[in-house]
Amino acid sequence: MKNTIKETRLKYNLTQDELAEQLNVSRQTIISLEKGRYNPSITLAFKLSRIFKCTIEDIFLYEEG
Amino acid sequence: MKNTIKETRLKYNLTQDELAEQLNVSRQTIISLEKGRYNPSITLAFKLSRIFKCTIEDIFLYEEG
DNA sequence: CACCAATGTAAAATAAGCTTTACGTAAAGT
DNA sequence: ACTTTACGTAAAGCTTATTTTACATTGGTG
Repeated sequence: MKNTIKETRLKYNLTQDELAEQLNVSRQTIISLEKGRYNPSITLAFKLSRIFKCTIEDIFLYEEG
Repeated sequence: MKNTIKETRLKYNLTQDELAEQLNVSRQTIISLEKGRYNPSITLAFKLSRIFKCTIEDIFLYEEG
């Protein structure tokens, strides 16, 4: 699943460390998410949507298959 | 996190088995989700939103804390 | 060049989502 | 009574998300 985490994070001028801290996850988690290595829990997705002031659907692009 | 899976499933006249099949998960997963025993992956949340023709935010109510 | 901040990689460990199997219960139909 | 359908529980096991630690790389700045 594609996501816009990196772009949006940069729009907010946040480092990976800062975003990780706001989400209460490790920096590794941010890196792995930005790199698309895995998909987050819905809880993490919601936290991201709060910080980025948008919907989950704005951040994550789901394509079935 | 609260969700409206059970209510929405019933609105669509689906059994737990049928919903599980459409989502490609086990019936146990549906039961556990409806009972709020755990939160789904974002992938499963997206699949649900497709089947229920609504947004993830319509199905799941996230309250921070 | 040396230094520091930000990003990246890799591997091992833990937590959480999800499956599988097996059994229990209650309602509805025959 | 017996069967079927739908829902529920419990436990063991597998898979994937997330953490932790440690080290490498790149770019800017003194």
